[in-house]
Amino acid sequence: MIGAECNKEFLAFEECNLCPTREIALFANVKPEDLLQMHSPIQYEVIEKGSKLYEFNEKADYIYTLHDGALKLVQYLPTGEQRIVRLLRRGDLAGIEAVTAGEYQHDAIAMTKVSVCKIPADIVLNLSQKIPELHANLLNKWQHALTTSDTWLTRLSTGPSRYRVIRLLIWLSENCPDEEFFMPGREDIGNMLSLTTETVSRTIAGLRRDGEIELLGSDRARADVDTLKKIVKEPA
Amino acid sequence: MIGAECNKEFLAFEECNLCPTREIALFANVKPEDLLQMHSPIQYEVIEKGSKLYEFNEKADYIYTLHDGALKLVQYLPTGEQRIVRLLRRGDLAGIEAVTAGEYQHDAIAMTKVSVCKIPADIVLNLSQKIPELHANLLNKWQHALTTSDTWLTRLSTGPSRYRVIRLLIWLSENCPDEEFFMPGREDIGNMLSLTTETVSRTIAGLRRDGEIELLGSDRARADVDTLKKIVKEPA
DNA sequence: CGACAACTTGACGTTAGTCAACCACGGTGG
DNA sequence: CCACCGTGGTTGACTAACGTCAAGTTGTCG
Repeated sequence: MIGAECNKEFLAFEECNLCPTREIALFANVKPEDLLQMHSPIQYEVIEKGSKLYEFNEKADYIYTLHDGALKLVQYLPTGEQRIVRLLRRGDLAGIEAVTAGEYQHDAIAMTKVSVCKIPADIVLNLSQKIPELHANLLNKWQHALTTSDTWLTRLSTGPSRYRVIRLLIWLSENCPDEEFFMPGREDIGNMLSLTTETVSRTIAGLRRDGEIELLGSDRARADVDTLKKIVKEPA
Repeated sequence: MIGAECNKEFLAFEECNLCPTREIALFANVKPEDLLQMHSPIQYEVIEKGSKLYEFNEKADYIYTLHDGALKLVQYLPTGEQRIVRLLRRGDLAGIEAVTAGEYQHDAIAMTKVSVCKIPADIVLNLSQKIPELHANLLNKWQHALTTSDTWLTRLSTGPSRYRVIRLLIWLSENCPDEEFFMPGREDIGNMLSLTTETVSRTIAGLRRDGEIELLGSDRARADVDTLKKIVKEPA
């Protein structure tokens, strides 16, 4: 949830100091006085479930920090299939490529109601050359995205369907309290694991029969992560 | 092939000016006078096929620019399988994570004889804060790695084996003249596409029967890329 | 020339994809 | 308030694709 201070359309930069997401986001560790170097407002936006934050090949002028909700980055094959290449959550950056590339590389689609801060890319690029902390943060975010990609390649794209689904559930439940976590629709899960919706549905039904997971509403699930990790032989 | 000027164990920094890989590597666009800011030698190394440049979890002190050859970045699953998450070639950086993380994230294994320049990571980090060109290059390399990861997720990890193999061949033949390109062993191909060696072998045999590709020696192949692209419906 | 590794091929089993029907839920409008 | 519809999820029967196990074959390098 987002603090009330941030809950307006425009923020003066000083208000970033109060942002509850700041500690984990792009401007973490950046000294308040350095934040003042920014002279244009940061825009705060709320995106409804299912709508696009930006599109593939669109001119990339903004970077977004995700405050709340879940966002998928989607790519399409010439054969028509789609693949979800990343899934972003609180504290993650969407559209980092705005700093280096001219166009966005994916469709960014909200999987839930999503709130973001919209930061002009040129500002980030300029400031990152002046503020070492920001420079480091940017590199860290980039590295983090790469690590996640590697994880998806090794853990979510190999092995039998049961393992893939379980590894996704483990990944989804990271940083979630109460063993309870967001679970996307079957089709989206399929597009992350390259499985069909039917296979995903059957696999989840199987896990449910075996008592490994519990469904809560259409969007959420609960599971004992350590048990799941044992199944796929991860160290707890 | 590497120019004779670089063919010694240590290089003074001034000699980087003469490096034939410089234009496409980390120090592209960096002004010669800025290169002089570096005061410790860059080490030039040659790695034999099959040996490791660095290991997973090893302390990450150096970044490597690849001059020649092919290098695979490998990750392992707790179940024992391995997955090749990236394949580096001339101009690519190995071990960029040295700038941000403490340890290397993969095993880096030479698939051919490989030559690299070994650059202390702290130097790169420091200079990247002083030299805007280097800063930009670093971000670009990082972005490039991410884009490649995305490609691998969408193009090399989905669809039937025939499509995956063809998409890999297309990717391998990029930037190669004469429609002739490096083709890794069947097992390595399998570990990039998450297929078994047998399936890869059968698929390649099939492509050969259909006249789509031609094998040259154990390591190389030739193919008409446009024909391949048509099969997987890529725009030429 | 021999030994070993990499590659190939075949027969067979298993898994996931396909096609199709059906169910459950939430929202809409009569 | 309830009938209706649409979407997303489930289930079943069948099929195609890939994995597995087990021989062979080729190639390479000392």
